[in-house]
Amino acid sequence: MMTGTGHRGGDTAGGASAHRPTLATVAERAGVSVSTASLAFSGAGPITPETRDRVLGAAKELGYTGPNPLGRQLRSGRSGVVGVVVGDQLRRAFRDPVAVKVLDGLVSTLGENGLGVLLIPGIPSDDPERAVDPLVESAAMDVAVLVWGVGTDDPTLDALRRRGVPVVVGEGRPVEGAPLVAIADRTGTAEVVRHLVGLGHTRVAEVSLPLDSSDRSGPLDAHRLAQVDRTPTANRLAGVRDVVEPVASWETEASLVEHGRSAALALLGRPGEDGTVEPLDAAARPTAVIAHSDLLAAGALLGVRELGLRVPDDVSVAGFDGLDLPWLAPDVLTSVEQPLARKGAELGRAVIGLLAGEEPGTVTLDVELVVGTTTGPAPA
Amino acid sequence: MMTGTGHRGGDTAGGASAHRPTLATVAERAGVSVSTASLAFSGAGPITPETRDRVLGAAKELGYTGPNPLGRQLRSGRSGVVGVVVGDQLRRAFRDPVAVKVLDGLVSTLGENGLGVLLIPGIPSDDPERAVDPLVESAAMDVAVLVWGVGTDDPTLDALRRRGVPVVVGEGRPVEGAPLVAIADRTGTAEVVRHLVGLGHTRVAEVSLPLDSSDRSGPLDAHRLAQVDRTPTANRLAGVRDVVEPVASWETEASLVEHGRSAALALLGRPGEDGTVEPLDAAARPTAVIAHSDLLAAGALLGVRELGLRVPDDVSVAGFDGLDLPWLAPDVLTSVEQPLARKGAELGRAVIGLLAGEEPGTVTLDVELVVGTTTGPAPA
DNA sequence: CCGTCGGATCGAAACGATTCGAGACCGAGC
DNA sequence: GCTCGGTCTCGAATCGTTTCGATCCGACGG
Repeated sequence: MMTGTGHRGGDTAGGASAHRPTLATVAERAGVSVSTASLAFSGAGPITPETRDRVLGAAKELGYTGPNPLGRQLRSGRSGVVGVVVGDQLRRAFRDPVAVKVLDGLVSTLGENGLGVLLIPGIPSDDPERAVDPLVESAAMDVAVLVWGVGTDDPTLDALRRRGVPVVVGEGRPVEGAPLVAIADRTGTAEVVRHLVGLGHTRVAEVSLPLDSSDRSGPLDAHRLAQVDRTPTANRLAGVRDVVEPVASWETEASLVEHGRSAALALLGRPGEDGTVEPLDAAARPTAVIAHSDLLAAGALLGVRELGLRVPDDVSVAGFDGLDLPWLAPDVLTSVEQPLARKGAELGRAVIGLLAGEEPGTVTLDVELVVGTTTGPAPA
Repeated sequence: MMTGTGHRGGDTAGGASAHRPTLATVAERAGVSVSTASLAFSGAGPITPETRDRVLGAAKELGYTGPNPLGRQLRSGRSGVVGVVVGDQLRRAFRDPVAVKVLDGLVSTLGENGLGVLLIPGIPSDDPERAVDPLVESAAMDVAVLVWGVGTDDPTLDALRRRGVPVVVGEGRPVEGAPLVAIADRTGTAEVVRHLVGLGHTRVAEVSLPLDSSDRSGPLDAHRLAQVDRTPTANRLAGVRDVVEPVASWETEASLVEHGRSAALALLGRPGEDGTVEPLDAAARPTAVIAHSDLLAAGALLGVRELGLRVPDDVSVAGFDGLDLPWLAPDVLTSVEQPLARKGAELGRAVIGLLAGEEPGTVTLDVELVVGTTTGPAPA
């Protein structure tokens, strides 16, 4: 396998201390002061090339690979770490390509500025009675990013503010003193619904994102509607109602394919004789389904197919996000495209800005209706 | 919105220093020494309840929320951070549910032990000429986890060893002095191929995982086969050949649905007249496709459908991973199920063990053949 | 030839906590 | 009354770096 030197590195020589060399060791070896040695590495401040080379040489001989980040961090008061609170359990958050794309943009932008991303579960993975993950309380981080829905009285947010960790919010309700990166949720949703109405649809059914963290699913009535405590959800619900009052609405527990499918079966079908589900009569059936996310829409599409209905002849389906979903072939989902990677990048920029002392502001990104093959004229 | 106190916290009183209180501040206020105050928080060492309460009270008055992690880290020499190197670009790594599930298990296990996960791109996101991400060189971490394929002369691995950061390897070739968590890749692959052969298939086509990081795709011949430099790939290639020599093999650039689809079109079809792809003649066509991953298999399945062929009547398709892919309905993929979350958990355990000074060992997890609806008898 | 200026180097003081050994205090036993 | 032992508290050292101000030196101008 030939991986070269052993595990510990070559301190087999007449090592004074068995431990890892420090800047002081290097300085001594090079015959300079610690401060000069520091200069040689950081490059801040004047230093003769010869001196620097001498220090770097001594470092190489000793196997010193650069200043210990811990010391540097204590001195500078910064850890170079940005905590990213992923809304829910990690598993579920990452099953959603939307989340992944945003995260990708975020990591890239932060990486370019030498910042690392520390993953923090929004809900403690171990102890369900605890309100927040222990990392929230005690991990070193310069800024925290809250993506995907800050509820009111969010315990994680509270803990972070108590600690004095600056916060950046994405896709959430505004938080005082924190930059916000949002998208034009409401108008975008309204636009796609207007597209459906323009095609002659009057009986529109809705598949909603989760209203809160309660894991509830089922029909969404006016009473429940008043309890919505998540921002993207609230905006999209409102966007739909800006144009039309849905004939039926279904609340899901998570934005995943399987939940979209169940919703479609519930909205467009009824239990059959032998335990199967059969479609409602055409006269009573909604002719269009607007889902709050593409994953939900994709599930709905599968559900519609499963009921033996044709898309878009019998039922039109539209989503939100603008994901590329090749496995829906031959269908291409009508959707509202949002710039996900850019959203991540803007979150990153907001973090950098905050660290640079800029005043927090709000960024709202535009979205665009993209018409696919899953929407068509309402059946006659 | 009523979020309560302002952003900075209430240091509007006659604040001596505008800055955040330290343990020294608290100690002074409580009338005890710094060391005693430390005891009050850490709980290590004897302390009278009254003294502790006095310290905690003072802390609350001053808005001190606990010891600064940076100071603690410098003293203890540990950062509480585990770097996780995700093989490729983040985007691609996270589009693979396999990666996500492993990561989820890992984060849970580490979280229970107070360790956080720092995301490190395996390939630098910004500067393509640079060999490793800057975080690899200078971020504080106690251990690094390399998941998904360590090549020979992996620059990231080299950099970590140079720094003296202990390493845990998952799904890779063994690394000296580093714990390894692997699965029974080869025997599992052999088992599913044996299943196909048992059904009478003799013309088996193979869709391979990437052989290295070159982003190549295309037919896989003996020459190229000798260049394989990734471990799960090497094992699965070998597992197939333990049972049968494939009539055709196709190398993909990533384990994603679209690449599986292209592979299937290339292996089972040929360019038609009007730019479309039409299936090969039944006599020449492979009757089974074994893909090295479920995502590739799913793509292959879509490709097969697209060619107008029936599964499993015309072509059987099998994968590896045991993912739940509801959108393939009504088909259920025949696959080899591997315990993904457990793999993550074992990686976490290895990290903990390493930090506790245990000797690194190897863990190999078992896999299980799960027969679905996508494999059947070879056509007569 | 002296004063001054600027660049390179050095010392020492943070940064904020943990930890070890020493000391203070108190009660009990002889 | 004195010593011993046990508990709690304190001082000081330490972790490894950065940075500020002082110092030292050679060179240049007057």
